Amino acid sequence: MPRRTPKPITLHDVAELSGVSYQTVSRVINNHPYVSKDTRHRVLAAIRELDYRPNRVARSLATRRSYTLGVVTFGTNYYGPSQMMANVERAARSRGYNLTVANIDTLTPRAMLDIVDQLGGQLVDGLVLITPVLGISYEELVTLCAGIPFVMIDAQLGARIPSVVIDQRYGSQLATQHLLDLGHRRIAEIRGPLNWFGAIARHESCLATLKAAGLEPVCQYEGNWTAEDGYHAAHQLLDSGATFSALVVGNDQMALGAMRALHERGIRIPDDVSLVGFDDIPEAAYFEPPLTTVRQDFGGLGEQSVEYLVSMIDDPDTPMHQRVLHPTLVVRDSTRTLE
Amino acid sequence: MPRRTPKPITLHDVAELSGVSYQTVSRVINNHPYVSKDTRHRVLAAIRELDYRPNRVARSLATRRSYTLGVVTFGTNYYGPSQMMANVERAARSRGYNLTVANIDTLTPRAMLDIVDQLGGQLVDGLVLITPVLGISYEELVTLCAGIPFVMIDAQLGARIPSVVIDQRYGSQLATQHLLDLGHRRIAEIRGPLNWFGAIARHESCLATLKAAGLEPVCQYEGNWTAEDGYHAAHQLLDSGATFSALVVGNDQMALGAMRALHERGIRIPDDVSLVGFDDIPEAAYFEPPLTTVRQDFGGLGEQSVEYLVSMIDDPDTPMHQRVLHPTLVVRDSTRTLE
DNA sequence: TGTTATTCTGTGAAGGTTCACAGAAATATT
DNA sequence: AATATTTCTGTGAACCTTCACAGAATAACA
Repeated sequence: MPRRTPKPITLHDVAELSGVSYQTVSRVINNHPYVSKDTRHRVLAAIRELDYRPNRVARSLATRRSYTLGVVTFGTNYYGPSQMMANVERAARSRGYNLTVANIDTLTPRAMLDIVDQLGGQLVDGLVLITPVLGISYEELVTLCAGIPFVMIDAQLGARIPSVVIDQRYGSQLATQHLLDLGHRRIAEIRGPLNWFGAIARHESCLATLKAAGLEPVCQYEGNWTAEDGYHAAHQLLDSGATFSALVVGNDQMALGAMRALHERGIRIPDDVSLVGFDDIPEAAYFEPPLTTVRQDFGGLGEQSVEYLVSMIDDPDTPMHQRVLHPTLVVRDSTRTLE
Repeated sequence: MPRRTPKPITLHDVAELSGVSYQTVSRVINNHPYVSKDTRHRVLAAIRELDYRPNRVARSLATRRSYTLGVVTFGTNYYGPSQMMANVERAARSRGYNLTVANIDTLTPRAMLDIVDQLGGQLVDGLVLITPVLGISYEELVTLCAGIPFVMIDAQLGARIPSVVIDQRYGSQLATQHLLDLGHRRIAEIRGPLNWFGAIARHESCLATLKAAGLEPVCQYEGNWTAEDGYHAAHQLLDSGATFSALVVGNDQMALGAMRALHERGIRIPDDVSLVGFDDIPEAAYFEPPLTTVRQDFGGLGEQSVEYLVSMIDDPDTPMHQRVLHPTLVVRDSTRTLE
């Protein structure tokens, strides 16, 4: 039965069929008390008979609540952001919120404004920003969001923005210290693009940890998070003539590429070079060899950010703060004691 | 400036400030002709001054169009579905549509109904279903969607559903035939879960291709798409005592796990065993060795499905059909001639 | 100059729901 | 039995737009 836009059924239709007023039907739908058992049954029967579904748009207009959250992502192709988004969706839905997503290719105020224009206008009750890169200041953000409450995931650690972050400094410190503890002294670094907060944090913390041991990286390369670039990075580092016994890599994909390059050069892991990654993607345990890396709790990130955002929506006086989660080191076979 | 829900600005406010009627303001916003240059300027100035943003919810109510598409996904954690979603988002946005996502954990009619209830009610103009698994029949789907036009991505090949699919049979045939062409005769298979359309197609086509050569798989294993399970699969196959010179694997992640297991057993790739994957994830080129696999055009899938869906929304008489895209074989170093 | 076509602007209604209020019916209290 | 309380139900307005229509102003034409 093609059901050719058959005049949408409204409260009034249900009301008429069940012989009550539209308001009573509304009460039934919203589970208000003060509706007698008898009429409630009649109304429910009518709803079923007509296959009535409340018009959520009209409801939003009346209540000024859309029960929809917006999420703005930058780079859904990366593992981190896409995981965060999946977890935000789960958390939102479990609270009765829908999620509308908008990916952004270049993080400029202009692009952000377009998105907010698109998502604003009562379409979303709040915004989750998964834009872990530099580009827009907090003040700009507040202006851009035009009064829509927002929470940023993976913002700059210490930033005065409503946000939920993973302490990547700590994570990177774990990784670097791990190598130091194994006796490594000549350590090289492949970092992520330094317009990413995470890359900065990991990089600076790596530096700081080395410095505390009186060291500095023997050489560095700035990659773009991909396996492809990690591959080039490692080749480049080796070509530079520097020698190193350990390699700190900004994420697991780049680590994979680097491992491939090292293999090509006949360098054994971990015998000749130890290597740590970052993220603990599910595949990392099956790299050759299994990768020592830093695990991030993306699930927690999603859950916490939605909880925070919803509390801001419910009560605009929710104090601004930054929630910090802590990563853990997962030691596998890509690192070993320097002999 | 905390901007404490400062009474939303409406058409009427703008109208008052610029000394015209609300209707004229509406015309300006919607770029209707027949509004004089002069008043248009006045109105635009007022809009800027008040920082007015049209209420999209009210607009939706009036136009009965939300310009939002819904996407129902099953398993965003998998590479395929998450890629499809990203591409659907891009395609939707480029057409001025927002995208609301709903992930589903168990593909039952019940769960689907909940989602449609959540997304229905004029909230979305159409639905993209990325639910590449068995569970709901076409008839059920039509009923469930309650008149909302929908397109299914990666449905069963040949299914009489509005859909856009990749011909995975063809892809799997390419992979299997490639191994046959290299002289392999003892071929094992690690397939995906057989409640996935793709897994079925790849599996059956693998079988058919072997059969055409007078062969059948020496042994098989049904995995769950993860590297972890691919790892177990390979160990299991080897433990079974069967010998094989080539391995057809249902996706790249499982291939990764399998490669790891083979390495552990001292089996060299491709010297001792050739191996093909499926998907061509970006990392596949950096596996050890780089993986021969089948590339799927997820971008095309997203683009085509949105185009199709939008045309259904604009014209309900759009004929139902299934668009089929074709994958390609990417030969790398994990396969070689049998000596 | 008068008539017709074109451009511009405003009014009333509708879209489907919820909120605020008030009236009616049932129940409890004195 | 009369009153106060609670439970139940209905009416009008509001949420903010767009659509359909019609009236006013301007331009084009004879």
